[in-house]
Amino acid sequence: MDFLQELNPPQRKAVEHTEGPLLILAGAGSGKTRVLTYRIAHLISENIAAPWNILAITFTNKAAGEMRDRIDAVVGDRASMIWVATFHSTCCRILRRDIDRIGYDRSFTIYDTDDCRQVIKSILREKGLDPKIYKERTILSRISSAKNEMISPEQFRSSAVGREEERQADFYEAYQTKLRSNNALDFDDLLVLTVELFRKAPDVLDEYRERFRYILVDEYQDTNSVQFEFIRLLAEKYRNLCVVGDDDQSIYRFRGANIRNILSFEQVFRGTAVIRLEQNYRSTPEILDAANAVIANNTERKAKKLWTDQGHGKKVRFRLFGSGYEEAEFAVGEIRAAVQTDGGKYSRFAVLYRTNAQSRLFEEKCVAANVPYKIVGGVNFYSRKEIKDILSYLKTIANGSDDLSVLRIINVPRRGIGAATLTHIQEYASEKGLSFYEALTDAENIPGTGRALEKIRKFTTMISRFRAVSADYLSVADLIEQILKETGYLAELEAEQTDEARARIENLEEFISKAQDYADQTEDASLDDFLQQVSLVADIDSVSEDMDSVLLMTMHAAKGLEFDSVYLAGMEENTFPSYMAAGSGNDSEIEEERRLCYVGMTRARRELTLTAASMRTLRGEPQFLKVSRFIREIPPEMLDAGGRTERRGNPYGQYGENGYGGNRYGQYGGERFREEDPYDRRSFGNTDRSYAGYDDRTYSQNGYHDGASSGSFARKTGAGVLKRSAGSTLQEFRVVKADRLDYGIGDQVRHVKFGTGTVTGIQEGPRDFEVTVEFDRVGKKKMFASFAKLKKV
DNA sequence: CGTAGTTTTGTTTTT
DNA sequence: CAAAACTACG
Repeated sequence: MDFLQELNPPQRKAVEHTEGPLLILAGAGSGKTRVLTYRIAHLISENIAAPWNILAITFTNKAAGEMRDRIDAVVGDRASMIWVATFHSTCCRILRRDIDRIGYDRSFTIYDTDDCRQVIKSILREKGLDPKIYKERTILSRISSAKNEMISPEQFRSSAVGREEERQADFYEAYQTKLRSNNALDFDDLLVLTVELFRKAPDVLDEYRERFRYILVDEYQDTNSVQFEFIRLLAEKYRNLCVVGDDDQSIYRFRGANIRNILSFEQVFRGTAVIRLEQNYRSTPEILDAANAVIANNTERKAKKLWTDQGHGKKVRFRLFGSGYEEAEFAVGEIRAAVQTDGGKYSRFAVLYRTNAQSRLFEEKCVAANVPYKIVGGVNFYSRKEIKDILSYLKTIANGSDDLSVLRIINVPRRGIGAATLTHIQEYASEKGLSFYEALTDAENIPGTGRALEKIRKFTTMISRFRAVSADYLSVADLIEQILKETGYLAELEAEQTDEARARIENLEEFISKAQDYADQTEDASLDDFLQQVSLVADIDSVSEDMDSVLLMTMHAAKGLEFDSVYLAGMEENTFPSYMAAGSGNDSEIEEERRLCYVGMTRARRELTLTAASMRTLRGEPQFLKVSRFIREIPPEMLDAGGRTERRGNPYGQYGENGYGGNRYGQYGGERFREEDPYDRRSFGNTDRSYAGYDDRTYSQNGYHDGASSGSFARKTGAGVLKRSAGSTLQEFRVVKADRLDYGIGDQVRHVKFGTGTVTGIQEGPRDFEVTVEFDRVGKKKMFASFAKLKKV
């Protein structure tokens, strides 16, 4: 084949080795996408495999689309028959067809992180636990890591040791039960349940094994254990599995990526051929050398030697600024000047940073300088409030068991259905084992919903009308429009007349047009399918080549992309490596940050500029930062540090005795603060919040691991801690106070949810009796008597 | 029951 | 400096 001529020997070998397991270790910029596409093209054009026998897993939908286009260019429109998708959308498609085999309904909903947080919150509320102590984020991340390791709630329970883990097991169980009763799946479930389906329904598995005889996995270093199991199950029979990865670019371990998947690949798939791609076609030797110098500091890696035969280019630059503001001004200013003088495109440039929060300054500067830009990431389009509201309507229409969505919209726009009514309905629902929506349709039987009844009626009739029309003839776009109109959602926004409301309306219009696009591009478009697509898109997916703007994004989001000129911003300790990693004292966390740095640097083709700020405003307070250790890991002779010298005896000393050339780096360094009285900063110590310990002596003597900086983000607990609300707001609305209670201290009582317990205290409040009960199952709880409806036993 | 105004608290990274 | 949570009032 012609295209084989375009490959170097190992690349060519990788393309032609079609039978049996193959592990390709592909360094950054070594042409792995080219290898993957040519490999698929080869399979098809040599009639080794039919297009529908090929499954290619990519990391993002965007990568999938690009790969399809490139294959298309080589083999023509047969490419459309190839299944190219992400792990998540692949699993979703499989589950849509057969999830009923493991007891779920095929019209399941997918919950995003936000939805999952709500679920945890409601569990905390039900268990009467203080959300201040039990953080949703931590609970969720534990659940997620369990799922990534395919540990079921039962397994988790049986291996739980100690109170803490027992409690975590409670959360996991309750969470999973709740998702299931809402007929909802979280992101991890998509993988976990597919594996479960494959295990429990061998016929289904076999069908897919027969279908996908040739499997390819890109970005293999970022797969986790469930993903590996999924692939293993599918590939076991024909063993034509080709994975491509680079251990140096593994940056998703925080989300369960398991590096052992690379290291043990050869054991699991015996007879694996290993091919290394070490020639880099992307970057200049200057960029490559600097990146290699940084990554060489990692100990956990397979040694490799990336090389290039490209001609020399410019040195990698480092610039230090007094503030993030100046840093942004510099980068944006340079980009603008370059485009104006050389007439290039803005899309040649990218600004990469560690956290999304850093985008703001660059955005401001771009606006000010009239530089077109696009921010990737941050708040996903589909997680904006107005979009989520409408999505919740759609989800309610598609899946009546999704309580979360119903709860979100039942009073949006305001229908005068209040918290008290909702609590009644929820109690009724859980008593009768109904979904929330089912309970709504049964509202006349629920005590205490008197005035709200009519409003609830109106709501349910509206939803069932939507259901009827959506089942009938209405496209998703039309359905959205009808929802906006009939609910009065649009009218409410229009009445607001604020910029914010106008922006929301614009977003909704964009949403409609996205729904329209979807209908145009999809053959058998349906509401279910639309919702699934929408919940699995990443922001990067919407970035296209043809827009001429500077891209602003995190280094994570930049994975797999390349640009002529890259600015890596925020090269400071505690920014990058992040405060979390730097403060953990954990080498492997630092190594992950270093790999991220390597990924960032190797995105650049011709020019790479590293920038840092010595001061940044974090959560409204100034923080003084040292230059990142990653800068130090680049030998000085490889760096263009700006040339100009700074005045000696820098009063801030952060760079001083590090051998760092506080005097060499940065033309702006410290400028901004020289006018201020350095002692001013002491006053920060007097505020209630503690302040990133600024103490130049400590810094310069102890280097990076000093206690002052690692403890610096801890907040002083002030008087606020003492304020604790007695119960949730829901309960406080209750005004009906019983005149006497038919139980007293020491009595055994029963509660609908908490079971039986002993009354340990009763306190008469202005509105109601506050009863303290020691429950057998859930421990001590305080509650209002009229609300709790305790029964003496 | 709804809302405006006040206080508290939070930071990685993402499918 | 925001967003979220809480409080107080109409």
